[in-house]
Amino acid sequence: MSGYIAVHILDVPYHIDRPYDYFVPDGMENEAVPGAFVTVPFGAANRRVSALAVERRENCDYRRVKPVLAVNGERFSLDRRQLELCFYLKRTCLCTVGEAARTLLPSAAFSSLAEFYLPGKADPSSLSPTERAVCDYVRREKKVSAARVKTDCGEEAGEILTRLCRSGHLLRDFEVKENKRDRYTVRVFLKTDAQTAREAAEGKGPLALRGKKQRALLSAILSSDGSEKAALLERADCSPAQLNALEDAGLIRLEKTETFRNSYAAIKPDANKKNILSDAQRGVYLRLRELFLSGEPKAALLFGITGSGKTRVVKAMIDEVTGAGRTVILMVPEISLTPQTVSIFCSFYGERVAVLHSALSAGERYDAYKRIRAGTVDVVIGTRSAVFAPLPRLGMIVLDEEQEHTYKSDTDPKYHARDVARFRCAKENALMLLCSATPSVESFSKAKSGQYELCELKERYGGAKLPEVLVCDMRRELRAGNVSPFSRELLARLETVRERGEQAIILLNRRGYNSYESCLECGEPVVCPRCSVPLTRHREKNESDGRLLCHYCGFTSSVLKKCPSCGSEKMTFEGCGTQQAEAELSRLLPAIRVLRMDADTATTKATYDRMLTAFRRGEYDLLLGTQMVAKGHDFPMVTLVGVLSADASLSIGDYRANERTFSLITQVVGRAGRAERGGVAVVQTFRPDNESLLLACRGDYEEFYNAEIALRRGFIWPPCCDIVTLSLAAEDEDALTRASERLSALFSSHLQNDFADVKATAFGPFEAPIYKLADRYRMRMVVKCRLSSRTRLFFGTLLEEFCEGAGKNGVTLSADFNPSGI
DNA sequence: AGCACGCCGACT
DNA sequence: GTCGGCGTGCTC
Repeated sequence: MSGYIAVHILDVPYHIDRPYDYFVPDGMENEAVPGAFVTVPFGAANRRVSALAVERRENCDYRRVKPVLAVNGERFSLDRRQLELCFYLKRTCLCTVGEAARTLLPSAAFSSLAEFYLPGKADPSSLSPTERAVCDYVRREKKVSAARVKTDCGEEAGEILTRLCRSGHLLRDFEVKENKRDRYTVRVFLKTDAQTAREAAEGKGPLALRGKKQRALLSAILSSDGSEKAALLERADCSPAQLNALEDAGLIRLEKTETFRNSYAAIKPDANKKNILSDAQRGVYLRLRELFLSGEPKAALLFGITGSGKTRVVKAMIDEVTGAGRTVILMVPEISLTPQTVSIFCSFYGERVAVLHSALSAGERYDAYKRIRAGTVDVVIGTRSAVFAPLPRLGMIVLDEEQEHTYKSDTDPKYHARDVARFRCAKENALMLLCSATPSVESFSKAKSGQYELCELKERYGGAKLPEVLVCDMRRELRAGNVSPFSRELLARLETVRERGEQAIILLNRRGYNSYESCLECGEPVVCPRCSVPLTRHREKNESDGRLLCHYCGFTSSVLKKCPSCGSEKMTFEGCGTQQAEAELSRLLPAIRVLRMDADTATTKATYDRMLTAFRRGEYDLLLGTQMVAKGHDFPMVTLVGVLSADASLSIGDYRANERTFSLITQVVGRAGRAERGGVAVVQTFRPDNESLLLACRGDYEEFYNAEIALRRGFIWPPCCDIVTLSLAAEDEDALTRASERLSALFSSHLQNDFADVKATAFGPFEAPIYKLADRYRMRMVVKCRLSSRTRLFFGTLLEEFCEGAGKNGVTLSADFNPSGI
């Protein structure tokens, strides 16, 4: 019995994203089912497009109904729960079903696959001569791509291959073609001994090179074995062809950098490690266990100060859940910043863990996805998108450092991992566990009101002490004539730490040398020509002037000698970044060994790991860097923590500024308390009376929360309301202005007519804080309201109508519910 | 978004 | 008389 199926077309704008019914031809009933990806004819020209089948239909009134053309069966499909998740994302993020589907699946599922054939087991004696020929060909080749069979055996081989696969003479399989966007870092190593290579570079010996460029290239490799291919070629001004020539000559070998997954697979499970809980930890564990065993959807907030042993409780819970035959997703804000958490769990669970990480190649990600779905994995560790891991029998989702803004996606669909986790847990009767030493105000208020079970760990584990915190008024330093970024207090203590052979960490949340270059005559800063932001000056130790760099789009230029707006030659540099702090230190305390860690020096996970290891081994006295120095590493020798300009993050004009500052300061100050001998933190600020700063220094979260929630109530900010931003962007400034007027008009007309019941306060449209970004101008509206199905419908309708009425003027509109920065 | 249909100007 | 400009409207 034939029927119909409703599909959502992938890659369509929001207002086209609705179900379209198609006829299911005979023989396709078993494949064209909800969750399958299909190819259908669409539009007047019947162009073939991909679509996601979503629902069976018994009959169809539409007269011009078209047939499903094909089902993309071999590769991937969504199960019922994943389909539900897609519609959940469409409802709550106003994305299309297609965008949601692409988020749930590894990108490789959509990128082209290479089809290939392997010999099968069936006996070939009964085959026709043409079939026999193709079959024997594959047997000879062992593994051969579909494209090659066709060139070698003729176009008609396609049908024969299909027949041979059905009869079991051949096996068909697919391999992910590595996406061109995914780059491997290839490293170049010497293959011979240094002596032979040196001779070859000089044109002597058995492997003597004749090419001048090749010889220069080999010398470059000699002086830096194992360097990165692209950098090497640029340094030696050579082409890949010349490198290949060296490889062919057997002088060097190329090595793809060790993948992330492999580096964790190397960690073996350690059954001997005992997870012994203190009384407090055990109490919390027992309560969480009870929640899990209830068999109902539950949510809990594990609020425990730094060093209270949250990880042990989480570990005990993972054992509990996996022991009950259920599975766990453990989310971390950013894998590279939490190597310790990741390796702890990898060492406990070994092969039963899958780590999902942004540095995985398309193929690795696809493999991990298949492993997870096949049920061979109990625990998935990963960042934001791991919340979609297709684990069967999901029992718990943990969000470590739940307040981190990386859990909110800033590209469509703009979901929050916490919301998705709550949805999945509700569907699967699982436990959502949020962990933090400094919870978000939103989550803590939910815990206080009983929506989340609040579990507290108040003691530091193992008797470690909180560091003593000194707040240093930098205005007084200025008055005393100290213009360096370091207070006298901090300098003196650094000196002492070095003399005692201890270590220090300094946080400066700004990379580069100077924050900006500006003109002394007219005061204008030098801004990026593609973005409306000042350019940051970067200057490494060996450079004299350095360069200007845009931190938003990557634009770079040399330092300007002349003001672009008034022509004056009196240019000056302002604002201190990590590079300048490093330079100042080597001037003020030449004996101190400084390791600088920021986005410019820790470019890969490998360099990042190498730096932390070197610091832990005591090769440096001081770790200086951006917020990456603040995250959960244990350094027993660190007795001093310094924060230069603790107030920098207070003035970012976001209602979450206090919360972020509190969290960052608390984290970095906590780094000093791990040592047995106790520690000191020096917090430098120009605003020594700022309350959240002082509370962070005292480590008093409850007091901070009380003050902050009062502020949010007073000004009506989340959690007392929800924030929606409607962002418009366009290359053409005039088109953008017209579009923002149209949006504003649409908005108010709806609120006065069909959505008169919706209560919303709108601000704008006005220019976005970064008005121009990568050559696109941006405007936006900020709306305060209460999110509900009704308000979501209102914004959905608005988006739909705006898309429909928009011409081809290149203006885009996107809605963001509770964005991470406003 | 993409594509077709459709109704007006400058060409073989 | 026809080729082609991009305005308008639809997509099962």
